[in-house]
Amino acid sequence: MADTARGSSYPLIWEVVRQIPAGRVATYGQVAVLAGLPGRARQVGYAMHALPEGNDVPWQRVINARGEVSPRSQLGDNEGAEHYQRHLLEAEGIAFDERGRISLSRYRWEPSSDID
DNA sequence: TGCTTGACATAAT
DNA sequence: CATTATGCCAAGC
Repeated sequence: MADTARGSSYPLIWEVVRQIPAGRVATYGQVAVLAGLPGRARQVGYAMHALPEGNDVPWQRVINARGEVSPRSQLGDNEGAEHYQRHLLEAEGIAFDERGRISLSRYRWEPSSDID
């Protein structure tokens, strides 16, 4: 579609995240570009915040450029969420280091290399 | 309608 | 690779 996808790009972002294969992770910037929103990584984060519960979007596979799971800012339930994401990612086959970080150089998803 | 905050990225140090 | 500073855009108030 040639439309600029403006208005609500959330469905588009969710669609991109949904295409992330298991055992692989993508950064917000990566998803942003794939969703057609170059430089709008923050909007991707907002889309995750607006995610419905009955969705098929593995948002836990979406991490920041540091290789860490989204700490959800300074919220109080961040610890539980981080541990939960870590558990899910480990189940996918992702390896975490002692600092709870992922080796992006190893698990970064390449859409051109794996079309699922 | 205008300012502040924000599931971030990139460049520089 | 970690931390600090700056920028982008949208949602919330």
